[in-house]
Amino acid sequence: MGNTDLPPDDNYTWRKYGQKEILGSKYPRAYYRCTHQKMYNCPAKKQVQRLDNDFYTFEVTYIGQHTCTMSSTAPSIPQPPPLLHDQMVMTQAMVSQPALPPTSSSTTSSSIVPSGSWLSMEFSLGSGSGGRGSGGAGSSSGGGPATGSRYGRDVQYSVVADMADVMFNSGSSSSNSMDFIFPCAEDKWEAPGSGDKKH
DNA sequence: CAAATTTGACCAGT
DNA sequence: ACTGGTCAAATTTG
Repeated sequence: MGNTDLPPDDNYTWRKYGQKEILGSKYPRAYYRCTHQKMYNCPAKKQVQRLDNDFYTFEVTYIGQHTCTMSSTAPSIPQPPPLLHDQMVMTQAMVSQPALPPTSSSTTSSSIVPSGSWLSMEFSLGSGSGGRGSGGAGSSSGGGPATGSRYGRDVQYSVVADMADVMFNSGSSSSNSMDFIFPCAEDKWEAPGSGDKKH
């Protein structure tokens, strides 16, 4: 079938630990967790759900951070357990092109690129404001939002810095790991001066 | 053989 | 009561 493979797994491997159908979505949602890191208490979790509107658009929701990024090896990391309400949730929408027909099999290969483009990503904090609707994928392309009943939330740009602060606030770590996770996100987060929004 | 994946059931929260 | 989420067991693949 299509390709259920995302470009680089972010840098970490994920082990699927469940799948459930979501009301309102035509496709089930897959729950992923760290493969080897769960053993270390890595709270990093990932959710993958394909939008019912765009079969090629994958909504990846990242919850928690990777604690295995550091030295790991030992779960003796100073990471308090209290983390059940104010977690960060970033959702990335990836769209792959439907191109990938049966045409031959290998050999063809012509695309080194991972047939996939990250359209937009939205991050939301537990106590912030939902973020959906950036001039990116939120508005579907060509099609109409149709069922867009969910997601319809406020469109407010929280403080990115805040997020980073919260993210690494309770720990030590530096504060650049985010770059590692979202290398090409800096630009997309804040619009270059222009209010998108609806007229 | 080990690891990863699958499906179902159970649990918790709303 | 329903939905959503997680865990557990069984199975499959490498």
